[in-house]
Amino acid sequence: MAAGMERFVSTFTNKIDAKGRVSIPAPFRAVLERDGYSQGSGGGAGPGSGGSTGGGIYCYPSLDAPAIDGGGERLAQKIDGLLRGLADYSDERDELSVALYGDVQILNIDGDGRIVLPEALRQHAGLTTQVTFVGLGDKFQIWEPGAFEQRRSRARDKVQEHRKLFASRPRSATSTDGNDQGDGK
Amino acid sequence: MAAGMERFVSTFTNKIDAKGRVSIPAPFRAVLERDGYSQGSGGGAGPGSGGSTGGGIYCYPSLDAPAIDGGGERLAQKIDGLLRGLADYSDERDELSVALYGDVQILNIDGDGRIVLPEALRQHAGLTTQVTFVGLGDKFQIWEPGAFEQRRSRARDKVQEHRKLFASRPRSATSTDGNDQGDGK
DNA sequence: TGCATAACCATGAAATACCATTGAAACCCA
DNA sequence: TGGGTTTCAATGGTATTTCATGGTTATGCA
Repeated sequence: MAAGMERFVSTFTNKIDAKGRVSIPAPFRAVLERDGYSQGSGGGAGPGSGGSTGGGIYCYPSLDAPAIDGGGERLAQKIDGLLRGLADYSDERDELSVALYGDVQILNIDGDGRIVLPEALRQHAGLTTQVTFVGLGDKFQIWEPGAFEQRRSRARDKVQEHRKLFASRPRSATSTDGNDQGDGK
Repeated sequence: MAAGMERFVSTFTNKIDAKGRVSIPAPFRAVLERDGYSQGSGGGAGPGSGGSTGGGIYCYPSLDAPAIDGGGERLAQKIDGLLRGLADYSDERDELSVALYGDVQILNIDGDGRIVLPEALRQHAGLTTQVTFVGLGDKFQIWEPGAFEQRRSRARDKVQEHRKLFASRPRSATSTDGNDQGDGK
């Protein structure tokens, strides 16, 4: 197997079908399975690697971007950790819980490695026909492809600035295309 | 079956029928079943998951919101624990006991996964024709949909504030996105 | 016996599991 | 190195199940 099944990396672009279904990129699926989502429903060999896909993923609208945040158990525990620090039955805790738990959706992965994106999430991210999965280590994000491109180029500019600040060495070509594996249809 | 059957998450909006009946969202039912019950009236096999749906849930008017708090065994034990911690100040404890236990109702779930909301509770939350179930981890709340929307947006603002607190920790440079919810540890 | 509550049954819509097809990339062998 | 083969992932469609909801009958209490 390929190395790096621990973290979500790279970007992939897939389609949303008429029913709101989207295939989770196979590498991400591998990370999710590894992250501790067993509940496997038998080891039936699916068309893809599929098989024991019985698990689900945690998704919620990104707090500061038109995107969806998603992840597995690890992400869920992170959220729990945030709340655990607050006193039980405090007013504050209830309020935070509403925002953190209330907007979370647990989407289960079907036998073919797909999830159904609920309307609320699709709307928050402005998703229509295609989505871009963006690996961010412990979690990933789901973007509208166009919106993500903008975001990405802006990020690059920032990186460039930093480079100029720190390293005065002028590099000619900084790998213009990185590692996008999305199919640009 | 959906993963994450340990905690109440997400929000669901259902109808109240002429008799005051409301369907408990199926995912919440799953959490309750896993959590254990109080009353085990002989429950017929429901059309849904079937099996032993005959449990009951703890409900009481929210102390600080126009909503109903609900949950299973875990919630009941948490209330107990809270009171035990106040043993020293018995005056306060008695008051809280009344506040917490006094209005608690044990509603049992019928064979179809529904409960009947007593008038007192409905009134406290201002419920009329529809209700919104809000997952808060160990418990859930029942809101009048409109009122909940207000509460939700307020909660989101609060989270934004907290995020800034967490994010102020100068960790590694987040290249693409500062959207980190503070690492758990 | 009248009223209120709880169990039971039925149904339409929506979610999900299942199956088939396509297309592309890796692989093998000449 | 090139052609052919095989494998796997993504996508489209269909069948089945689940779930929320409305109604009806049974049961308990005053």
